[in-house]
Amino acid sequence: MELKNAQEKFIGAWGAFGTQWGINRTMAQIHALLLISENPMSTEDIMNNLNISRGNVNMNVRELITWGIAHKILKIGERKEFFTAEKDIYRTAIQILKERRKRELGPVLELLSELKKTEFPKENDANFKKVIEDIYEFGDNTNKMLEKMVKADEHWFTGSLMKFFMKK
Amino acid sequence: MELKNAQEKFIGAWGAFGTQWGINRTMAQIHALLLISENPMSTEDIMNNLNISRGNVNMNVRELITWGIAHKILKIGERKEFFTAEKDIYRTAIQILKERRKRELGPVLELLSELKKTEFPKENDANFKKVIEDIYEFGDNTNKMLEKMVKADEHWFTGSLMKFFMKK
DNA sequence: TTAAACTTTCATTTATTACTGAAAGTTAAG
DNA sequence: CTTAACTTTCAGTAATAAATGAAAGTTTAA
Repeated sequence: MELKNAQEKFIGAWGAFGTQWGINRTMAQIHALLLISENPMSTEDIMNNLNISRGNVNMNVRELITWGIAHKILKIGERKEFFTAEKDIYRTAIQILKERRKRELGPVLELLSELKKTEFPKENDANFKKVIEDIYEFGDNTNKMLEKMVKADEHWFTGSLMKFFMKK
Repeated sequence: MELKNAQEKFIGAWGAFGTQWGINRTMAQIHALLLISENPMSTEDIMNNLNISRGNVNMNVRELITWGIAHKILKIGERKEFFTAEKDIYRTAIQILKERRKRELGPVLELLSELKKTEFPKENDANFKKVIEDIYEFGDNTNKMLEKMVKADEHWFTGSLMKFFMKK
């Protein structure tokens, strides 16, 4: 297998995996492409490489930047913008955790704490209350855990956490 | 807010959150409904409650069962099948981790180890190789970590892991 | 058996999400 | 300024994913 084949395989597979999570195929493919590219790429480079439209590249690159896993690079003497992916995989993972925590866990906890506050004086709501409280507690713990992870340094993951899991 | 409103709010929100992850709205709603229901529900109960078709209920309940977070209940003297959700939220979470590890992380590691093996004798592939190796290493660590989590007992999450995160 | 009670399947339809490409917007060099 | 080089937006279209419902399949009671 040539390098080019291997690269295409990686990009294709990354896109397919992305789909399985809530991430769109193209966004994942652009991410893969930027990861394995030696140099920052322009919108046109990406368009040509993945055979997709300008608008599509623009939207998805913007989204990758919002997620904090790709960056805009300005070269002196060039008007064009170039893009690059965060190459440190741990940072990338932490960044994704961070965003998902904010976007997904946050709203869930908000909803649950609102529902938790509600009183249902005359009704038999034992199970409902318990479910809400249990999920809230779990979410709250997860949230705290993620907060710690996100605040820790980049090599912490393989360091302390892995050691913790290796015990016994 | 009445109990019924609160319950509907919970079901609706759970469905919306599900969408954000790769889970379909209805599957998440059925899960929510089974979670807060005092008793096991039949296909018809679910159809009426969520206003969805028989086929839809059947497919999604089957999927929930495959994920190991809902169960089929047979009542003696009844031909109908009833369904219930795993009520222990920790077990539910562990179960989801377990499945995602198997379904998603597994294939990624397989691909990466295949790409890692490949040799590119005459080409400049330093970056590509490094990216693949880094992601593989990360995935492998994550995999091992999840394996430990999944094998641990159900109260471990709030126990040891939370204590670990509370240190310092 | 057979018939009623129930579950499953799947071709078709509907809803959702993603992509295109041209037009509008922006920036900077001449 | 004015124009060329570039970026962004977004209405329309295409692709994908999910839902319906009727028919086929299965089970059990009589």
